[in-house]
Formats: sequence, structure tokens, C-alpha cells
Amino acid sequence: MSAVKEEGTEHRILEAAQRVFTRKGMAGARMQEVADEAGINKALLHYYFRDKQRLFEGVFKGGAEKQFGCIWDSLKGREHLFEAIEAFVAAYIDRMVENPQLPLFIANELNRDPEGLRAFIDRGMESRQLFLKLVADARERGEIIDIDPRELLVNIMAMCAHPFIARPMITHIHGITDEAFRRMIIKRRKTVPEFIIRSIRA
Amino acid sequence: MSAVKEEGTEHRILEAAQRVFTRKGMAGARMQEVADEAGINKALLHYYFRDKQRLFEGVFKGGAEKQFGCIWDSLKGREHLFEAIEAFVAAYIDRMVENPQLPLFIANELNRDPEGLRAFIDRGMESRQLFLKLVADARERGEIIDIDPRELLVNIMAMCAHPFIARPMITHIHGITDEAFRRMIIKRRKTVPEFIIRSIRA
DNA sequence: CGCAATATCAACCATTTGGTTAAACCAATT
DNA sequence: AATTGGTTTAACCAAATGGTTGATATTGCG
Repeated sequence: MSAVKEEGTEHRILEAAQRVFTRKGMAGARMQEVADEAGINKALLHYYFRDKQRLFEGVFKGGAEKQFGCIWDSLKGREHLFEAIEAFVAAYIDRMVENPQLPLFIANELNRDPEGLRAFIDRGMESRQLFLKLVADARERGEIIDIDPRELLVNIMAMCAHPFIARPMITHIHGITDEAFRRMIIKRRKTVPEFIIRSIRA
Repeated sequence: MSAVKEEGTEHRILEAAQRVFTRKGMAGARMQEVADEAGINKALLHYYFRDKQRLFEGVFKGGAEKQFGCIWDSLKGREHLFEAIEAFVAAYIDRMVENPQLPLFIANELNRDPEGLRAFIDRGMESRQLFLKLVADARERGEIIDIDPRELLVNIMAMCAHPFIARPMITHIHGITDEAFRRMIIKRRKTVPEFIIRSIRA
């Protein structure tokens, strides 16, 4: 039994599929390419995941949903808004560094089929409530200015996700290498929370 | 001659193609669907635009490139950073309101083929230089804190573009209607510059 | 071992899809 | 009216693609 097989075919398929799907999107991904990347036969793909749609869902559940759940969870147990923002941004960026293609992939598939992926979004609902409460508390204590908390959340997520979505544009327009881009991202774990907090502090 | 024909077949094809391409992406778009949407035969598509790639380029040049050029141009002639930021954000959001699917489409195609679309990005280079200069000037006058201007530009673009890219996620997680989303966007023409300027003002 | 269940594969099939062809249409010109 | 040029169409084609089948390994177990 080869070392490759030991890893478990199903898991290997999911990893390959995630790479291909995030690279090419649902429409652009080819079953043959997934099979090749997993080092197996195309028929075996349909043996484990009946069709493309189910394979896609498998990838989405195992990858995207878990990653984003992780990000939302970083808010849990926080008692102060600023601390929560720092944790959220750090978690967001760390997850994106692990899988830089993810945000664009998710944005795409959410646009393609907004209804079908409700469950994915719902996982963040709980943490969203907590975030709103932290904002309200901070506002009451006079620590921050009056700001629409929903807009604040949009801004935070925008600054975390967008560099990964617009990466080719950013690297090219600023004439920086991939390595410099990586350094910029790492720096943003600190600068983004600073940027946000400076903007809302009373 | 019917009123429809009067508009010019080529132009009508481009409009239809832009709708289909931005809705489905390059890989997901079907030539037949473009033909249907333009109310013409599929063969006629190939008569005007030899193949899918050329049709895509036609759409990109006529749509995306023009739109983004417009945004960059809003910086021209500005003398003060804050004023420039206000103009840039307003132009960015206005263009996106006109064509909400555009940022996701561009992000996708730029990722798919970073090399092939250099010309598109290059159009912004001139304005980018101006932006850097405005930041340096403001810094010298002590009006703003010390901040990496490239990161600032990333943040600005992130806050402008991301709501359109993550729209399904935002509307669902905040439980708002399309109309409420539209209002939020309009409001952001003011709140985003405020947010940014508050954050960088010395 | 022998046998049943699971896993894997090569070859195949039906449909979709980008692209072509040859003929018809139509408006202007001779 | 006949010619000519650009425009439009229906029918067609080859390649790509998602999915199936039936046979062949491989594994676990009595």
C-alpha cells in the first residue's frame, strides 16, 4: 500500500477539488482536472461524490464553511470592542493567508447562488449579535463616536478580505513582488485594527 | 427597419455580452445566452466578434476599462488629499452603482489572467502617482499621521468595492432588503470618506 | 483459503458548447 | 432589373465535458 493511498482517497479528493474549485470557480472547474490533481480516475470521483454539485458542496462545507466559522468564533468571549476588533482582524487575515483564494471563491459562489448557501452565512449570526452588542456597550461608555455598527462591520471585513480579492491589481499597481505583498498582509494584522480604532474612538 | 435594429447590432451585442459575462463570468458565460439576450443568431455573434475571447476583450475594453478609467480620472486636478479622497470615493461608488456586478467580474478575470490585462491596470498609474504626492504633501504639512500611502489606497478601494463584491453576504447577514442596501451604499458616499479621514487626520 | 464488499479503472455515452458553412436577405448602386 | 456588398439565419460539426458501465483489483473476514 503506497504512502499516498494511506492518506485516504476521499480526503485527497477534497483537497484536490478545493484547489481546483478555488482556482477556476464552479463553472471553470473540470472534473477531469480534479481527478488528475488527486491522482485518480474520473470515475472514482463520481464514486465518492455523485456529481459536480455534490463535490462542490463537499468542498464548501469542509473548507469555506469551517474557515469562516473559525473567523466568527474569534469574537466569542470578547468583552471589549477594541479587543474584539483586533482578534477578528487577526483571525480573518490568518485564515486568508492559509487559503488566499478563498474570499474570491466565496464571493463568486455566493453571488451565483445566494439562496443555496444560507447555512454558510447563518453560522456567523450569533457572533454578529455579539459584535453589535459590543459596539452598543462601547458607545454607551462614550468610548466611540456614533457610527452605524453594520457599516463598521462591513468596513472591517472589507479591509480584511479585499487585498486577497484584488491581489493582482494591488501587486501590479504598486509594483510590488509577491513577497512584498505577503509582508504587507502580515503588517496589516496590526495596521488595520489601528486604522479602524483610530477612526471610531471618541 | 425596426427600432431595435436602429440601435446598431454591434452595440447591442456588447451590452448583452456585458450583462451575461458579468453575471456568469468568462467560464460560465454561454455564447448562446449572449445571442439570445441580444436577440440575434449565434452565428452573428461570431460574425461581429470572431470568438469568445475577442468578445470578452470587447466587453472588457468598452465596459470595465472605461469605468475604471473614469474613477481614476476623478483624482486629476485635485490639490488637497481630503478633497481627493472625497472625489475618488464618490466616483468609485457612483460607477459601481451603475454597474454593481463589475468589481467581482474584474476581480475574477484579473485573477484568471493577470498578465493579459496589464493595459487595464496601467491606466490608473498616473493618478496613483498623484495620490502618493497628495499624501506626501499632507504629511509634510502635518495634516495627517504617518501612514503607508499604498496601504491607505488599498483601504480606500476596499471600502468602496467590497460591499458590491460581498453584497449577498451583507444583505443576508444584516437581514436587509435590496432597497436598504441601496440606501446604505448611497450613505457611504459620505460616511466612507469621513471614516478614512478621521483615521488619518493628525 | 474463499467469498463478499469495497475501491479503482478503462472505455464508453449523451449532451453541451464554441465555432463553421452555405445559403438567404436586404439596401444601395448601376 | 441585375449586381454587389454587407448582414442574418438555419443547419451542421468537432471537441470538450459531465456522467455511466461493466469489468478488475484489493481488502477484510468467516
